[in-house]
Amino acid sequence: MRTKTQTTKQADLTRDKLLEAAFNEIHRYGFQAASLSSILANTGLTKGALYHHFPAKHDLGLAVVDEVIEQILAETIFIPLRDSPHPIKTLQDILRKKRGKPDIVELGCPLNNLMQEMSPLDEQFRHRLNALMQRWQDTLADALRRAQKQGQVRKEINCSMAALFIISAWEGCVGIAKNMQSAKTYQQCFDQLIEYVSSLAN
Amino acid sequence: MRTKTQTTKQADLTRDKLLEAAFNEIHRYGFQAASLSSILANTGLTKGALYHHFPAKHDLGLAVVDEVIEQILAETIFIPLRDSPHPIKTLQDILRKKRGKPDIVELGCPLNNLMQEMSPLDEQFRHRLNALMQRWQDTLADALRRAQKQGQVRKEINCSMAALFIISAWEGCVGIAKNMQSAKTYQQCFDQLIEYVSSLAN
DNA sequence: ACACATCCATACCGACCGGTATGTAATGGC
DNA sequence: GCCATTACATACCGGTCGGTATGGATGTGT
Repeated sequence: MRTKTQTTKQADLTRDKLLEAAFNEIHRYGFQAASLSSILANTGLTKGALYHHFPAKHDLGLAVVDEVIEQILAETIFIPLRDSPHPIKTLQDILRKKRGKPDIVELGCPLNNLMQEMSPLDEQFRHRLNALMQRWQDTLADALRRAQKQGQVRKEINCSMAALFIISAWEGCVGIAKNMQSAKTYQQCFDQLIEYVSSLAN
Repeated sequence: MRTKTQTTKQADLTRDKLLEAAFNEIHRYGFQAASLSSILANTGLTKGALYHHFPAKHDLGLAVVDEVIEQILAETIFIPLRDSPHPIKTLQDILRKKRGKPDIVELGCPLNNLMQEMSPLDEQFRHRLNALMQRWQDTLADALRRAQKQGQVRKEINCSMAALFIISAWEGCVGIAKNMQSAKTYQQCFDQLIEYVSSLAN
């Protein structure tokens, strides 16, 4: 998605339509199995439009990562965590909010899906996905450290390692629940994660 | 893999070769992107052999789950956990053993890879993969309960929920490390998991 | 030793894939 | 109002995919 403040020309709108449709297709079928024809059918556009905005399918996929997925993470996780004066509470709020939206169970986490599929196969995908993961971990670790200074997290906790584990368990929960296609499992697993976060305080 | 005790005829050997090559191909590229031509090239066999033993690619994939992946899990996890008189120690041994083999970082967990890719798309895959996951959770939960009776696990712990979370975090760790392509991250994350397991005792 | 099922190789097929070449309509600067 | 550039549509291409039809080699029971 482009920056929404600038004057949205028609061309940018079509580009956004392509990105959104590509995101949905990739989210469901993965990047490799994503069909350009299906994406175009869902947008009402044609190959002329697609290859005008993107030189190849590969670049379309990278753009989905850089723009669509990045924005989702920034909005729901990065920004709230970074701006919060009460990091632990904010983290728990985020987790509870995610817990309350089990619609993610059907198709899983878009970021994790792409990581699992593409990281061993494509350097450029891996690089971009890894950068997002690193941002996630750094943001979360920093939030934990701030909470630590406030006395909300035990001093012996290694915040970087804890952040890494939280994200891993997070993605793990979503993945397992997605396999089971069970919102109940999703919430049970997420409750354990929330409990783990609480155990960091003590 | 067939039961190895029975007289391995030539036909069974070719079937096993197909299964092994299919397993490797699927492990690297996923099921959908797995190329039958590549599999056959790696075995030196032809389509005649493949479609004699398996009616379709779909069935080949299911056989990989039912036979190859099932056996890996049974050997390294299910059987050791089930037969152990000291479940917690055995679990920690298993985790440490997995920690010591970071080669899984390159391609990730075959079971989890397939779950993430196929569970939303194919009922039969999902059903089989889910059954393996359920066996895993049940086996682990039962081990934790036995440890609980021995006083090795706190009584207020819900063993089913703990098992679910351990497996989720487990798969999560492998997945994150696979994206980072970092054995160090893998081991750091796994250390956190091992620590969590220890925290169940206390 | 003969009949027959098993086992596997070869050749081939239609479908769909990502990608391209080319034409045309809309847009924006002057 | 003219023109060049942008923004798309249409038609088409080679390649790879999973799958099939057929024939020959290899056991296997009797």
